[in-house]
Amino acid sequence: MAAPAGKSIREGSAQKRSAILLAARALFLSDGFDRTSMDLVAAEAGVSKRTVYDYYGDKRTLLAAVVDHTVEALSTAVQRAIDENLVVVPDAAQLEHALVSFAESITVSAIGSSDYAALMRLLYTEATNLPETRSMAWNAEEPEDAVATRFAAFDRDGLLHAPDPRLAADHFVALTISPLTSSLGVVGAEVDEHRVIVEGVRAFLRAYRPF
Amino acid sequence: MAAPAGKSIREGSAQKRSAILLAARALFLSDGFDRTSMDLVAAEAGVSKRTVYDYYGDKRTLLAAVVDHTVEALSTAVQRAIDENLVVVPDAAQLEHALVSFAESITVSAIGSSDYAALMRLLYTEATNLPETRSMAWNAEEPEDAVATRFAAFDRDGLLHAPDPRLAADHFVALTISPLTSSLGVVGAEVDEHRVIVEGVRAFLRAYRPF
DNA sequence: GCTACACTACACCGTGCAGTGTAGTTACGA
DNA sequence: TCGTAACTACACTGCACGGTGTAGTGTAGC
Repeated sequence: MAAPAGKSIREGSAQKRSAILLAARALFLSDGFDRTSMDLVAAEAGVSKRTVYDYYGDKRTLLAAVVDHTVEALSTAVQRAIDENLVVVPDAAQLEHALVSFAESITVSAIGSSDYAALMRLLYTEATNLPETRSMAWNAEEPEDAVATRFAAFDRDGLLHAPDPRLAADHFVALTISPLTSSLGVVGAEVDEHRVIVEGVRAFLRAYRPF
Repeated sequence: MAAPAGKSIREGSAQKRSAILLAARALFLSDGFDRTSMDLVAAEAGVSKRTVYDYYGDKRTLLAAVVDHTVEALSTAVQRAIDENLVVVPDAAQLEHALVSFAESITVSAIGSSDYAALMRLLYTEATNLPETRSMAWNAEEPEDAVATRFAAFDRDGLLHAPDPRLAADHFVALTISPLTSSLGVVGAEVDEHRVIVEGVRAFLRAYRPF
């Protein structure tokens, strides 16, 4: 499509790899692993089924690749949301607003259409289909640790009373993000995302405000 | 086995129905819907496959029955936990202990071996396999409403400051029960359930304690 | 033009599984 | 003792799907 301007070596290869991964991701997350056929993945990726098998050896390996990719995307999205919303902390008065922006940034951009929840389901349900190392290695630890690190800084600055930053991060996620990711995906849920986040942040601040 | 002492009419029938339901429940929750074969359900229930199909028409109907049964069991267990731990509220000093007992009662007895989490996964993942009415009708609303009703009473008694009892109930569940149900099921998770609940209750009380 | 390579199209195999049909066995009530 | 209903054992169908093998096509470098 676009003029390569560089070496065209292996470019088509990378494109196809990505197309397959994206198609598999969308299908696995929406329909589930078992109900997604490799024929459909190939068709959705605009690629022959044989190519799918040439790139990724079998279905389980493809799943592992999808999981890795999604976890990584989530992790970087969370980190960016932290950088954009929580690094410059003006004063206690604006902490609530900053936290709301942070939570909303994650729920809308990173998680998008409740990908996070779908991924969780996928991981727990399909845990037996993944090489053991992978299913325990990640466990969403990284994003929460990043939040915890930030909260530790808030504690030092007197904006938060969080002697156990990791626990505070867990509670923050539980109050703001988890309710959204778990309720979505069900028909007719129709929750007010903004209200959930605002009320979650307020409850969090009542519990973790210093003094 | 035991002497009937009454009419033996239809007893075998009810026994078999139950055996099938239990076997299906265990298998669906542990292995997932798609990966559970009807032959295995029949074998596990000690019943011929034909009988399974005579009792429940097809696999989806069996799933619906399992969901109904589990939701109902959960609902009654929550109600009983409320009755046993939260009806007699001595004073504010013992509220923390009462709430901890309540949360632990749910996580250990009702939810048992993280059945709740597995059910959730099952519901979200297999939502397309259920008649639409069922997947929206329940949505764990009933148990949370029961908790909300109790919290409203606490608010009237001055034990809690919960102007929106339902929101408080959501936050309570998010802080104490949800973390456990979602982290379990993964290998090597090994969380300290008691600590999670105690810390969750404390954070909740910091956020909802009056004055 | 030739070779090498990436890819497609397509046929194909084996298997597991939902669901059915049925003959035979057991138990029980009249 | 007979009839009936519940249940089992088992064979069987149809199908979807994971995975493979291969012949053929387009493309790029030499």
